Amino acid sequence: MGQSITNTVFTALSTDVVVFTIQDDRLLVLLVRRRRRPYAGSWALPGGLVPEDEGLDECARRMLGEKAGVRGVYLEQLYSFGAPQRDPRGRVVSVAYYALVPPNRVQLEAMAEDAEREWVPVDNLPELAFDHFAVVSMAHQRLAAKLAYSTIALQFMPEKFTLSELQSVYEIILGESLDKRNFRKRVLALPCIEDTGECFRAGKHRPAKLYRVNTPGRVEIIK
Amino acid sequence: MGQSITNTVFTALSTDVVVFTIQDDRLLVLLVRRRRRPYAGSWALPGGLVPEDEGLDECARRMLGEKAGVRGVYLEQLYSFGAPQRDPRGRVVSVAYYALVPPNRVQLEAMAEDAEREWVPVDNLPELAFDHFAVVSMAHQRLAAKLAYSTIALQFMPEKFTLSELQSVYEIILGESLDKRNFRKRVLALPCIEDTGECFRAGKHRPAKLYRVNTPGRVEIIK
DNA sequence: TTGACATAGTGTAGATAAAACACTAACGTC
DNA sequence: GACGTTAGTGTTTTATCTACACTATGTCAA
Repeated sequence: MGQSITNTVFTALSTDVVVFTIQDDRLLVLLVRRRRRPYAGSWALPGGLVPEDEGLDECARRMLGEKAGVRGVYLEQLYSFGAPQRDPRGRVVSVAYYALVPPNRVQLEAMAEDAEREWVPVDNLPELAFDHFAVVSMAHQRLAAKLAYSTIALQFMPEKFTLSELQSVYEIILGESLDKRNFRKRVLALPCIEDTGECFRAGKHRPAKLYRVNTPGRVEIIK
Repeated sequence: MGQSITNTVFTALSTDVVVFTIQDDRLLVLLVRRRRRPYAGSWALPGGLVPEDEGLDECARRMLGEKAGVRGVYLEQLYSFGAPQRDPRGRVVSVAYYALVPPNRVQLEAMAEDAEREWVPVDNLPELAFDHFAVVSMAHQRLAAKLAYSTIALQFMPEKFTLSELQSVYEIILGESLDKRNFRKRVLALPCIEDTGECFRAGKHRPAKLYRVNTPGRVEIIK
C-alpha cells in the first residue's frame, strides 16, 4: 500500500442481509438471535463487520454462507443505512443486501433445532434490533417492484418447477392473486423459460408440466 | 454513548455525489480537481469523508453545498462502492449519491474563474480518479430509467418552464428525440403540472405557455 | 404590409398490450 | 363411473402506445 490515510475518521462498517425464501405459501425472512448487547436476545438480520480486505458483495455473500448456510444464490445490494444513532454503541454504517433462496436450498433440518436462527414470515415479524425492520421493508418493496419488470422471481424456483408454483411465488410476494391465463401467457412468452417435457405428479389430480430456466442465475430485465 | 465497539475493524467511509445539471442541450456533471495524492491533478467527483456524527444523506448534502455551492436540490442515494482496492491508500468505502440541479441554480460566474471545479458533459468525461467513471455511469443509467416511471425530470426545471424545455430535458438525458404530441399528452395528464396562465417570449416566434409544478420537490412514481 | 422564418400548439387512426372471463382435461379415490 | 382437485387453454373488450402533419402566433426584414 503506497500511502496511508491521514487526518481521517474511521467508521465501523457492516453488511446485513435480508435472506428471503418461500415456504408454505409465505414469504419468509431469516433472523438470527443476538447474543451480545445491544439488543441482546432480540432478533436481527444476519450480518457482520466488513474486514479491511473484503469487498462489500463478498462480505455479504460470506455472511450468507456463514449465518444462513446458503451459497450460490441471488444477492443484490439494497441500500446503505447510516443514521448516526442507529447503533447505540456508536457509529456503525450498514450496507444492506437481499438474497433469494429457493425453498429446496434451505436446510430446515439443521435449522429446526437451532434456537439462534429462525425463518419468520415477512408480514409477521417480531421486534427487530436496530433499524432492521426498515431494512426488511425496503427489501420487500424492492423485490415486489422487480417482479413487474424482471425475471427475479425465477431465483426462488428449483431446477424444475410448474407454472402454478411460479404463479404462487408471485402471489405470495405481491400479496394479491393473479389471473391464471394472463400469467401463463406472460411467463411462456419469456425466452428463458422452456418445457422439460416431464410431468410432476402430486396428489390425486392432473399432473403438471415441468419447466426449467435455460439461463439459471441470470435475472433479465423484461419489457 | 453506552458501550463501545470492540474487536472490530474500522473503515474510512466517504460520500461522493454525481451532481447533474443541464446547459446548452447537454447533461453536465460537476467535477473537482484533486489536489492531493492519489490521483493528484486529475478530476474526481465532489465528496469527502463522513464524520462520525453525521448521517449519510446529511453528509452528501453538505458536500453538495460545500463543493458544488448548491443547496435544497434533489438528492438520492445511488449505490455503495467498496472494492478493497478502489483507493490505493487503503480501504475506503464510498456511498455514492446523485443530485439534480436546475440550470438557473448553478452559479456559472463563480465557477468560470475556478480552475478547481468544472461542469463536464457526461458523454465526454475526462479520465476520472478511483472508480468514479463507473459511479457516473450508474447514476446516468438510473436517472434515465427513472424518467420512464417518475416525475424526476421536473427537478431540473426552474419554477416556470415551457413544455418544449421539459421535452428537451428528456431528450438530452435519454439521448433520443421524442414525439412532441405524445410527450405533451403524457405530461399534461400529470396532476402535478399546472398552467400558470403566463407566456414566455423568446426570440422571433410564437411565445410558449409557462407551466409550473404544484408540488415542487416531490418526485412521484407514475403509472 | 406582407411575406419569410421560427417555434408553439393541436387530434386521430391504427397497432399493441393489458384485462376480464369459463370451461375442458387428466389424474386419483371411493 | 361419479366426484374431487388441480392443470391447461382463447377470445373479446378495453386501455395504452405509436405514428403522423398541419395551423397558430410571434419577430423581422424587405
